[in-house]
Parts: sequence; structure tokens; C-alpha cells
Amino acid sequence: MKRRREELDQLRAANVNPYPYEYERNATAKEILAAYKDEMPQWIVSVAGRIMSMRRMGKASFAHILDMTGRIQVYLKKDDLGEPYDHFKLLDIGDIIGVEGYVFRTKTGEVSIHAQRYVLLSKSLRPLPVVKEKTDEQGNKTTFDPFQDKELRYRQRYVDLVVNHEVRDTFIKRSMILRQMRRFLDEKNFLEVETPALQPIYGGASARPFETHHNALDIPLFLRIADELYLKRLIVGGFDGVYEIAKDFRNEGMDRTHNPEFTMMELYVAYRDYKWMMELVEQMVFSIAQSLNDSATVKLGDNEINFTPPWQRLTMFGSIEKYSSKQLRGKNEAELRAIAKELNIDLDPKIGTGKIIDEIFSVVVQPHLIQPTFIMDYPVELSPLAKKHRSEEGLVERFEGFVNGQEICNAFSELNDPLDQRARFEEQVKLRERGDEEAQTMDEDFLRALEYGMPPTAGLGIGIDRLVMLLTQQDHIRDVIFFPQMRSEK
RNA sequence: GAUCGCGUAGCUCAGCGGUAGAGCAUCUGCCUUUUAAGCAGAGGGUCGAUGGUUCGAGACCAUCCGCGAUCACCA
Repeated sequence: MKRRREELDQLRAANVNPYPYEYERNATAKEILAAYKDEMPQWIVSVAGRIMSMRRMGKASFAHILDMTGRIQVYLKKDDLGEPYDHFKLLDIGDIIGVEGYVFRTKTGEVSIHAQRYVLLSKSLRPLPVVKEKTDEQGNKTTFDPFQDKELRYRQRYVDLVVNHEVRDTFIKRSMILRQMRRFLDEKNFLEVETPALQPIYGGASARPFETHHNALDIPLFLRIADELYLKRLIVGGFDGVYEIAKDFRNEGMDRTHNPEFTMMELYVAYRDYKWMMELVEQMVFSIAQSLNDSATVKLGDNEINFTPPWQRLTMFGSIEKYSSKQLRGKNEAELRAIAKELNIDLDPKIGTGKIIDEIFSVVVQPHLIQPTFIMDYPVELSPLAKKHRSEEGLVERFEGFVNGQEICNAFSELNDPLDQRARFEEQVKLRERGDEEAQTMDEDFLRALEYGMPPTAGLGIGIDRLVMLLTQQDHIRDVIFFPQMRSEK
């Protein structure tokens, strides 16, 4: 760094502004590489990017510059550039330059830019990790000294993005997934809305919240764990279809599939039920996969996941019976515990029948759900915001979508009976009093809204990060979040 | 939160009781179509931190900090 500071001073002494204000480009690396033909007339281009490699040979040099679309080689010759060529010696890998010149093909066949002018756009003071690549005759790429220290990559994501192009590709795909999701929902005339992230009462999910304090009002506030209760208030208010793509915050452990802040898409549609919502989910995910990879399938390890609708549909009890031959329907707590024991599943003695069934499901069934599958009809105790099943006693109209053994969405026919909802909240309050920190809290204002009347409504939540993981073949949530949560440095 | 593993040059790593190393990057010289450019030379380190054991610690021990993996909690 010290050396680069000196170079900076030398450049200034030579009247080179190391930090000019703008640069006019008319092409990108990718466009040039795609469009260039040997027989075309002289093509003058102007590009800008970061120097990623340099090969200096006295009075001529080659360098690769990287812009958002990729890398392209530039060729700089003293004969063509004159005095500024000497300043080029003061440049380093990591500096950002603009280059104007004509496109040509080198002796070794690489399409490159023969510079007629170049300008320093930003001097880099901190050395970038240098990653080299070799492509052999078969076209296989070997990477030398890759920048792979996970801690550095996550703490200094900007470096990771510069140096590891596949990381950048993943995040571009993330953005495309969100774009296609919005396009799909907007075409159906659902309104994208915004609801509070700071909430006096948190609800809509079972999780522990982050707590903060508002000074002016002198009240505690919670970061939302879900948008659900606010979006339903909007359905009460007369909107037929609303969705929100937002960060939720849950004060819990971190691992492969959990980050304390994560992105959720929630959608509520009036006059629809969960069966309608299943079809919407299939179509939406299918359209996203199509637009992303031009294919309905994604390869994950040994599995080829096919998102083409319709997806397999199983009831929760049916799926347990399918994979374990155990019939759980109508069993009481003692009977369920006995079955769990037969299946070698350890259970917390405090949990009730709903959670026992869920636990058995997650061990016995979930790992088998590789191809997209909807699991329907959950026990009522697990789902305090879902509507009672129209024909099955003790169940609610709820489904979750599973792909590759992981849940990607959760949806219900929304509970709109205010008296039932109050009773469900009261159950939750009892659980909380018994020490269940994740039990939901009574929300009187939400109940008041329901008392005014909410139409029949279907609701959906999709964990965006996990969907992105699936579609980009990443197996850690940190690899689809730009700046994952880390402990503070030092 | 628990268990195990890791932390050495800008990056990737070797060294595992006896003078801190390699490749790339950097610097100097040569080089006007190179591409992991090449050739010749040079510089670069609180070995994560603090204590301890030892004649001697990068290495052994303890504690702490950070990261990772697995598990637990959790969608």
C-alpha cells in the first residue's frame, strides 16, 4: 500500500488526475467478444473496467480489464500512446481505467482492444488477490491461488465479487429471480405494498424477535418476523391482492439455511383458497426457473429437479403413512409418542401432538421430498393463523412446498373468523405462559380488523433466499446473501 | 449453546521443539502480439492475542478472539 501511495503521488506530479469524474463508454466486454468478426471494418470502442492482469513487455503491454459483463484484453503500445504509456507503468492490478481503441484479434487468437487512448479512472491503493486461470487445449479451466478464505470472502464481499466471477453470476441470478417473480405477480394485477418493519407487536410466525427501542415514543419495538398480519389488514381494507418482498428478522441460530435477516415474499389474494394458491406457486416457480435457465429443470447433486406443474400433492398424514406405514390420524399424544419411539425419534417431553406429528414428518418424510411436492392439511395446533379444514376435523387448510428435502413455501386458506382467531391466539398465549418463547402473541388490533370482516383469502410466504439457493445450486444461505451476518471484527 | 478442526507474507499454502519458507503478487533491469508471458536480481512477516512449559516455542499447554464443519435451537 505504501508503494501505491508513492505511485499516486508520482501520477499527480505528472499531472494525471487519479480520480476523475466520469467516463463515456460505448461497449462492454461481453458485447465486444460476442459481436466481433474478423472481416468487419475497423470498430472503435470505448470500455472501462478494473485491471485484473498485466503483461508488460517494455514498450508494449497487455492487460485484462474486467467490467460488469466480463473480461477483455487490451493492448497498449508506446508508439500509439506516447508519453501516457510511461504512466501506465505506475498502474497496478486493481486500478480502474477507461480504454478507447479498435478491436482486433491477437496472434494467439484472443479478441482484444488495441488502445489508442487510455485514462486512469480510479487508483487502487490496496492490492487485490491475484487469481490466475489457465485454459488448456480441451477448454478446461484451472484456477491458480483462488481467493477462497470464507471469512475474507464474506467480510470483504466486494473483493469476492471482483475476483470470483461465479459469485457475481449467482447474485445476478438472484436479481433475475426477483425480477421474474415481480413480473409474474404484477401481470396478475397484485399490488406490491410496504408494511412496517418496526412493529409494536410482532406476529405472523413462530420465532423470537429482535427488540429495539423508540426514543421519542419511549416504547419497545420489534423488528418484524413476518408481514402476515399487516398484509391481511390490507385485505380487510379492500385490496384484492397484495404482495410484499421484504426482510424479516428472527433472533435465532445461524446455519446453512438460516440467516438472522432474510428475504420473504408474502402474497394474499381475496376470494381464493389454498388449492388455488398451490397452482399459483407451481406456475410462478416454473416461470422463474424457465426465465432463469431456459429450462424447467435444475441439477442438484445427483438429482435433476423438474419444476413443471403439476407438482406431487400429499397430505401430511398420507405422506407419513407412505414413507413409514404409520397411521397417525386420530392418535392421542401417548400413542404418537409410542410411534415416535418405534421410529427412533427423540422428542422433547414438553411438546404437544401437533409438534410431535411435525417432528415425525420431518424425520420420516421430508428427506424424500426431492422433486417439488406440496404437503397439505396440517394439525390445527401448528397453524394458529390458518383456516379450519372444510371437511377434516382437527386440521387446517395449509400447505408447504418442498424441493430437495427443503421447505420453500408455506400457505393457507387464511383464517377470517374473528372468534376462532381469538380462540387460537388464546391457545398461543397459554403456550407462551408455559414457556414456549416462540408462541405467538395476542394482537388486538388485528382481531379488530378481522371483526370488521375479511373476505375468504389465500396467503403465501416464500423464502426467497432458499429459492435462490435451489435455483443457483448453492448449498449455503451465505452464498446467496451479499453481506451475511458475521461476528464483529476485532 | 455443544463438539471437533483451522488461524504462518497481499493471495494460496508448506514448516510441527533448534537461524521463518515456496509459488503467485510486489520492486529493479531487459523485452513492441503476451496470456499462469519470459529471463536475471531484490524486498517483504508482532507465525490471531495473552499467559505458561522449556536452555530454546510458529510448533507443546491454558485462556481468549475470529472462522469453518457437525449437532442443538430454528422454517
